[in-house]
Amino acid sequence: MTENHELPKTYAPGEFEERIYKNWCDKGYFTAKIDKKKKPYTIVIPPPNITGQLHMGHALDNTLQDILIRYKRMSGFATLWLPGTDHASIATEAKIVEAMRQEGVTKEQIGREGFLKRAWAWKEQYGGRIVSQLKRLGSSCDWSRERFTMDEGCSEAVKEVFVRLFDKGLIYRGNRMVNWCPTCVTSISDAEVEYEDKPGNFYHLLYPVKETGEMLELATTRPETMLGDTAVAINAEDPRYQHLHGCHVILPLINREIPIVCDEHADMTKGTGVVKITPAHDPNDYEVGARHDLPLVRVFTYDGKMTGAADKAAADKLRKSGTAAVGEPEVLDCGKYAGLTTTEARKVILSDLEAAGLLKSVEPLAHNVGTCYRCHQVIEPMVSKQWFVKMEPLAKPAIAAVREGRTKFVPERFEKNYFHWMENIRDWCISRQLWWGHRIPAFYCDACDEIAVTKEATAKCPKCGSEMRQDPDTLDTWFSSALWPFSTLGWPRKTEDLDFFYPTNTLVTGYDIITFWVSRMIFSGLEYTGKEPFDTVLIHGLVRDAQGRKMSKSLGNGIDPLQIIDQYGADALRFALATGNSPGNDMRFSDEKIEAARNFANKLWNASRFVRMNLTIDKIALPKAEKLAAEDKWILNAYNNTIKTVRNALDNFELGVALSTLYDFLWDIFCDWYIELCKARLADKDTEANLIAQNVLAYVLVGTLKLLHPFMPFITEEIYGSLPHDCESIMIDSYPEASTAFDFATDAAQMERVIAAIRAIRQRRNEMNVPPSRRAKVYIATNHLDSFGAQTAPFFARLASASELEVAESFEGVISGDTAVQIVTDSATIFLPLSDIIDTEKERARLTAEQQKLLGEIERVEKKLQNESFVAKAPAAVVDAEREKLQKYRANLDGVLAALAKLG
RNA sequence: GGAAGCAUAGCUCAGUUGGGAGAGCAUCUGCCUUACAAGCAGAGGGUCAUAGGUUCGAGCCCUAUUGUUUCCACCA
Repeated sequence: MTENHELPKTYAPGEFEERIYKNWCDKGYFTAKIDKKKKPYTIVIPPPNITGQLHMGHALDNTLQDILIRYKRMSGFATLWLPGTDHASIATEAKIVEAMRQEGVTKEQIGREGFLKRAWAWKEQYGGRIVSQLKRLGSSCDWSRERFTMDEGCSEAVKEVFVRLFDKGLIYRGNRMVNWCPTCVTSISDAEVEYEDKPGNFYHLLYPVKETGEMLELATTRPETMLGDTAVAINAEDPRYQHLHGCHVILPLINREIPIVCDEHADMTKGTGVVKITPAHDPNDYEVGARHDLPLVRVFTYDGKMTGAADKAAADKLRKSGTAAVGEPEVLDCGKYAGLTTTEARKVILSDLEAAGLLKSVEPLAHNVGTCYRCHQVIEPMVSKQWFVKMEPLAKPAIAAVREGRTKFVPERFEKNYFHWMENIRDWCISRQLWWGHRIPAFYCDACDEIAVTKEATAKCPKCGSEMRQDPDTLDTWFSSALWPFSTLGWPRKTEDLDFFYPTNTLVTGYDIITFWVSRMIFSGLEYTGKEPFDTVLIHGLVRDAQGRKMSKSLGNGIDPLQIIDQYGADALRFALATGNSPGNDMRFSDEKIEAARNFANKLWNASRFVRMNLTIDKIALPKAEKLAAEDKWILNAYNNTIKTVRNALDNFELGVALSTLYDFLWDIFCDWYIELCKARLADKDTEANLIAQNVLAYVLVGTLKLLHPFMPFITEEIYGSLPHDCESIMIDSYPEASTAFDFATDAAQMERVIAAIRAIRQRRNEMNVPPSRRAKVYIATNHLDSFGAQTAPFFARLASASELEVAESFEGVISGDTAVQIVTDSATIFLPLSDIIDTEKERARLTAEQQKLLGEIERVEKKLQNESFVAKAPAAVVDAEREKLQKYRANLDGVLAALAKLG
């Protein structure tokens, strides 16, 4: 045991949090140790982006993880909480490009190498920021094992996976319709598209039919794509257009002749039933194009402008280049429109159409458009050559893993999300036209068109031996995140860590990235390691502001967790985040909540100071049961129940329930009752009773600190160090376990009677506005004489303003109704001789009200008991309980009636 | 279009095997009772969204409805 230190008078978390965290690190408590005698318990952190600053979402996520890992660590598991950061390719690249733009530099100017140099410098500068912020929260991560998605090991895993999937035929390259962000100048996956309602227009255009000369009316929201139209579609069943089957229209402005095709995509009920087909710029049209073998005509550049002569020339060259040309769209030289942005082009094209009398009408139409999840600009569907992962074979076992319960979601309802996504999965576009990320390990031979996929840094063509050119693109960020639970433990190498700590146990994350991340880890773990990467996915909600709005930069309503820590302490922040909310539900963060949390910490602080200042012992030794007072047995019994409830809640991931149980126990039971009940013994120095009280107080307090430690690590450590303790740190002490030795139900019941009597007296005195300073004699008539022995007199003196206590089975003939107030509890009748300050009318009214209440209760219970089916079908214990209630109510009623009679 | 969550005290929310509803804050009353006014002792305040159903018994299970939020898909 180390020397106990004093506690300062006020709770000031800023004084000790940093010192304590440093000590934990120095002692190596966070460092995971492989110990075959223990069961492993592993959590991998959802790696925050290196660009990120700690926000409330991180604070919540990491608080929950820290609670779990500390609980398991104290419960004897070999725990590993593995931290790290994510390179976040698109987000980071966007930030760097933006910073460069302010300097007036472009990516092209500094080149790939120059750019990557900057990016790594950025990583060095900001990657550590979020880590130091996580430390302030108290996160007990094993920093010696910290990883980064682009470090050597993770990169090795990425290459390994790419090669394996390619060899298995599960990765392929091809021209497909993808979501293209012209601002980020890259493809993005379906999951990265966010749909937003935006106002727009429905433009009704007229296309002349070549064969009949009539004008065919059709409607579009995107007139600028018309230059890329390669057909118009009608429904074969549509009676309006039977005569047009096999005809053609002349595409206005550029006078291209395109066919009228019949396709189910044309919906007779929408608009005029005619739809223009732009296979290169619309996912549905792409499908139609494939069905009718229509040419693909691209009219947009990859940075969102209309194509021109140079674009056409480049494409023509590519289209003649053998295998690489498969599926490659034609490119149109848009002539006078070339070089305009798509928005500008829309205006010009519309006015040209209008001038030609081909714009029939415009109607406003709100529609949902896809936007980029990073830059929130409108995404452009484009046909482009990309790498894809074939998902169906990977999804199947991942669905089964959850279906068969090998991986569980908490709460379970999120499994539906998961299944829905997995069962409707589409191939995953994994290539990104970015520089910051894992470069695709594919190589092309310019001489003979051969493709090679290898983990090596360079490649020679296996066919012709020429030097090959590596694919310039990088992989989707989530491709490396998907491997996180095992790449961080050393996979594909067979390491001791991987062997011992994998599969991991609990994955804690928000519901917003179940599809992005969780589902991909599950199929990846199964495919590459043959195991589910974790057994439980604990899902939490979003932290919203006090008005329930999402915290966002644009709204400026974000609350900075670091500022909260500075002001209230990390423990208060953790408490506020962990309490009063159930898994998967969003929560609001407000001043009231954080203040309540801080007040609780303060309460604990002061209670501990009180215990500390009354302690003369330097080692806690719990006295034998026969030495314990009734109140000691009562608190130990309650403490024991608390342990059971808390452990059970933690085991079921009900962290909020566990914490509020501790809150109630500490504040309402330990502070408001037990400490008060101990004060008499504590005042009586140098007695055996005093020593017993000290020991029980300290025992229960230290045990409660341990129970609370996973939630509030700093304050519990600080107080622990000031009290007699067994370990050099509370975080390596063991988590309390319930014991049958503390089952003192009978004694606890006795104490409850005393407490009920004290409460009743206080209530009456309060109602009558009698100040505590005015003391009064207390007479208790009861047949539970054991409960109200002489040792309880100080309780009534201190807590019920009693000047004196007299207990007997009856005071019949001793006290009369006109000299005393009569209070009836379940186990006693209490008289307070306060007739001189009592308003008789008020008292009569109160007793009458109570009489009514009891009559109502009696009627209810009698009715229930007269119900034959209740008596017959309800469990005997329930029926008995009702009978007992009835008896109790009747006895209470007798007492009330007697009191009324005495009032006269 | 498909799916899910939420609806409980004035406010924010708990309430997990169905057995007469709780907390924090706010309100009101009285207290500097020697750890704590970031506190103590009390009080008031709820047809548990609506309508049915199952059950001896429903905040909890089932059905429908209303309001609200979110996710997925689609929207020429």
